[in-house]
Amino acid sequence: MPELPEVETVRQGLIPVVNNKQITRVEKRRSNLRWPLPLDMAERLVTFKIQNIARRSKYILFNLSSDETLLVHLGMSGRLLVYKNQVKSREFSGIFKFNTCKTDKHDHVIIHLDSDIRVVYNDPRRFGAMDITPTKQLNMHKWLKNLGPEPLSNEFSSDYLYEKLKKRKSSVKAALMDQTLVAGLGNIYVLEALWLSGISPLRLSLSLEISEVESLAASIISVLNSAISAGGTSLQDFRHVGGEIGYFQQSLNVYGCFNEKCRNIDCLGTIKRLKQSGRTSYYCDRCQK
DNA sequence: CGTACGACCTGCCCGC
DNA sequence: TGCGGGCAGGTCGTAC
Repeated sequence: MPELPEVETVRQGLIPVVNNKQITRVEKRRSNLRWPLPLDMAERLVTFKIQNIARRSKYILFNLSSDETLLVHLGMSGRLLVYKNQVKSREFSGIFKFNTCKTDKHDHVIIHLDSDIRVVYNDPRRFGAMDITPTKQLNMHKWLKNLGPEPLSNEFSSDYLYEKLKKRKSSVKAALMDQTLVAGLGNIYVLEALWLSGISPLRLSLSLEISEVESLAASIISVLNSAISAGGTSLQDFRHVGGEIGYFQQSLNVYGCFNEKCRNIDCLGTIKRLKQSGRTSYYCDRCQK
């Protein structure tokens, strides 16, 4: 579910609430998510401060005063929600709206901070994951070490993308879904970027002209920045840390738009749907070539 | 090595 | 109303 813009939205929401707070208690309400949680997770978190929250691809990285980093992945249905004790409902604390105090059966990990704040990891499908690693070794962590460049960094360019795509035998859709090629894209934003650049998801990577890859790289950057500005896409599960939805779903042009008229103003096509390597693709077969 | 596919899990929606 | 099937934003292990 959460792709780069949703994870970035969560990170930005967490920063003002939890930065520089001390972890006072950790509740593991089950021993595993997708994989086992660290056995000694509580001991490695309690008493330390959250110094900084970063993001790499779809991972949220809590940098701790112990010189360790807590890595959190939201999987398909994971949320990080912030609660404040003794707040009745919908009260504001500064700029931040806190959730009220109910516990859900899918609240799997609860991190208590000072100032009566709780960060709750909720994940019905449990495809998410957490781990802790020394911050110095963060980039060698198995979840991060093979990731491609961040699409919003200077490492990502049309030249980089062209060099990578021309070596691939798969469709351009499958290539962009590969996190080792570029990190953080998922089904929604790959399809949106392909629509914006007029490229069919069925095109073979190696058939793309440099001019098309220039358009594609620009579309990727543009759609991600727009989605972050809108606070992400909330189809079903995604929520900000205060429970608010994101608004980018209103800006989706092809994802989920099966049988709708193409939104390209010059196009009379209709959005088609098909499966590509197990995932649903949406595209206009008239203006995406 | 690159690529394709099933598995992991729950909830929801649809058709019968 | 209830049940079975199919679907969902991701990633990994396995098989070719």
